[in-house]
Amino acid sequence: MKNRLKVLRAERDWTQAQLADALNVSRQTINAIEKGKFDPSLPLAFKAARLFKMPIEEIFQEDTEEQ
Amino acid sequence: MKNRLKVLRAERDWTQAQLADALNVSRQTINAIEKGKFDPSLPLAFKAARLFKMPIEEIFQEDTEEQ
DNA sequence: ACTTTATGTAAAATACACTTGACATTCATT
DNA sequence: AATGAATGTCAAGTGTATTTTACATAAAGT
Repeated sequence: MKNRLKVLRAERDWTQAQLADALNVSRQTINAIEKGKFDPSLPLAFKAARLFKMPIEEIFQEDTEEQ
Repeated sequence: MKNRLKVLRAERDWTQAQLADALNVSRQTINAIEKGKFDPSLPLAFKAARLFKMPIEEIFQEDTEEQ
């Protein structure tokens, strides 16, 4: 799973901590998701979509090799 | 989190077992998700979106009381 | 050089997504 | 009424998302 969180943050000049706050998760969670350590839960993906006012698919994308 | 899996299945005349097969999860997982026992993972939501050829948001919806 | 702020990372604990196996219930068909 | 297929559910186990705490590194400003 790829994601555009880092870019979306940069466009808004937000830190990982600020995004974490806005999504009610820890900074480490944002960092881990950005670094591809794990995928967010579906509820968290929905929160991000609401925050950025865009579809989940514009924030998170399956990488092609995933079945 | 609400979802339209049961309806989407019905439109296609699929059983829970058939949907589970198509998504590579157990029948119990489909049943639990349909009954609202838990939310699917984001990768599973993506698989469902691919299968039904529609955005994640047309299959799964946040219920309004969630923060 | 020093300080501050942002980011990367690790370990241990908790919560939850998902599996397998099993059984009970419902419903349609015979 | 009996059978079979679909659905509901439970318990125990595994894997992973997320938290907290803590420390290390990087970058930027003073």
